[in-house]
Amino acid sequence: MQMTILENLHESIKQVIKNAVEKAIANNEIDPVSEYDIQIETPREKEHGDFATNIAMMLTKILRKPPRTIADAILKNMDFANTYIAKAEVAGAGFINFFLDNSWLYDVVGVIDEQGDNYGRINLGNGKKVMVEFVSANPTGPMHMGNARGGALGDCLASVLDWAGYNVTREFYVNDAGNQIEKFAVSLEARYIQELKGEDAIEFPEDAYHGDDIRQHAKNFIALYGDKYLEAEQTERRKALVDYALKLNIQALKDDMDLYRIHFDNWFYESTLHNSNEVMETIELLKQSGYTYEKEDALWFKTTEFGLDKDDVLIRANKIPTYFAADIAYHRNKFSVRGFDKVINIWGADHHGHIARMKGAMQALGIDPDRLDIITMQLVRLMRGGEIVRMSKRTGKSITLHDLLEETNVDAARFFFNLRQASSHFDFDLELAVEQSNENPVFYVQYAHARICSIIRHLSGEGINVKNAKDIDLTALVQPQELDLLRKLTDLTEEIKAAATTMEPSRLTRYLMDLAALFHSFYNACRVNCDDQNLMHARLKLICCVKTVIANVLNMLGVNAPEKM
RNA sequence: GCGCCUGUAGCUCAGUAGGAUAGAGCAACUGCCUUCUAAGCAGUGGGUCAGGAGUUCGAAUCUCUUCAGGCGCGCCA
Repeated sequence: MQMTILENLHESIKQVIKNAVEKAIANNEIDPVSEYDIQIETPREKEHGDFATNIAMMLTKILRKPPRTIADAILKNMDFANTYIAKAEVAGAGFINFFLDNSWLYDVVGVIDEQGDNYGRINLGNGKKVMVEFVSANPTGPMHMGNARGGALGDCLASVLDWAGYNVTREFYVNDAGNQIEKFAVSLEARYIQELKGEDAIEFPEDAYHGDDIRQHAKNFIALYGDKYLEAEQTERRKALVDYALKLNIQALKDDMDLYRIHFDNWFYESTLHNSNEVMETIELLKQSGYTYEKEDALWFKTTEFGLDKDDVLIRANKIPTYFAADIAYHRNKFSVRGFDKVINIWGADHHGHIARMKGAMQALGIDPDRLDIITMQLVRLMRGGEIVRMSKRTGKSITLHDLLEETNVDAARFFFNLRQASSHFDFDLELAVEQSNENPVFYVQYAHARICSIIRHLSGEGINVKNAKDIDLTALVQPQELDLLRKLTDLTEEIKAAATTMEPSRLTRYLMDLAALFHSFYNACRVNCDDQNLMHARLKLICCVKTVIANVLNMLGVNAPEKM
């Protein structure tokens, strides 16, 4: 894939600097330096030019001269021939600021014209196989607000990586085995018996699932099968109940994800790891690695070898493998069986304690732990009109993802959950979300898109259509609002690169809000439908480019780009 | 007790592989619709970057420390 406009520009400026440094050395104006890194940055203040370098400050330690002296010497030897650089000057502590001819900004229009729906794609990932595993909610009940945040985050991160040139797989891990399924069975059974024989017939275990959904499953089960399992063997009864309810719960997870516009490439069932014997195989490999030992009838993993406080059990004294053991097998499967180059997990912050031991387990298996990235997302604190709403599954009174999707709209929820970084604690106020007021910036961005569509419709009605970039004199665009927009459009590729590198899709919502703000300013300052035909076509093209970019990024976020509002 | 995350404007948050005068939205106040969508724009006020010390040309950003909040330290998942 070709270099982006900014990459090209940075390279050409670096070349100018490099040539100038070499010339300054040749002229004995500075002492020889062999290795140095040239950084190009964008100054915050416009008076400081379009780009700047801190090369003089970087060299000040090596050369033992004041930065401004070095900067002067470098500047004196600069040659701007065949570049966009109009002038450069030394400023501040020793920055060299570059002021460019505006013409470099027009290039982006041609690029967007050519790439259209794909403008913004870069080849950072080089087709590497990467998995993003997210949500992975327990199938024992409905999803909560944490899953809502994780879903929006994971899905958008996957999109960002896709746009950055990775080969991305979205996966949902279904914990359809193990202890919580046992607990699920016990819960269902107790409700089943209570429904048939009264509340006092059996005591409902304190640590079972108290949610109303369990009771509902029992009722529906009875409607289908009556009391025929009342006298059956306990194992048979529990199996029938779990088979029935689990299937429905998993389908509900799929339906809700569908509503939320999240489409997983794969739903991976924990049970397959047990059935295929991969769990035991993995444990065998860990034994061979020497990182295990037996104590009190259980098999332990030497987590302490990896700097942690205590070791962890892999196989309990009752010979049943732990969740940890299954999880290790799962991750081994991702890397060794399915060959992912890189795996990203999105976990709630309450699981952060497991990161080190999982990485340790990977190392024990000979898998480079750096190939596993775990994003810990701070949990969502649910508020309603400023009051905290508890979200425990046990009380059964939590607000579910499904409730959220019924109360608010998907665009708002997905955008809202990507406003903040994963590391930030997040208060989600239901009243605000439901209001869909201007508190939610998604409308601001969508409004910009709709406004552009409206202008295009108007002009189209007058028989004026968008021309190809090559047929337009873009130099008509000289207003600061126009130039700011062009610059922002050019920035998209860098923004995607940064979002992919830092694994923070929240950069995109911020980028969109900035872009929308620039457009709204432009809208108030410049009229597209003006008398100057040349200017009109240039502006029309400009807003079409803005529309394309807004739509592309909204598409990455899984948010609609409405033509009318 | 140990570990992880967080602390920036009244509120919600950006900015952290060190860079120039710390930004945005909301809230408050003042203006802007007989022409392309006012869910908009322009402007004003608002700061001990939690406190302290250190590293250096330069610290919101790095180190140490104190304080405050969240989370975790099961043969649970």
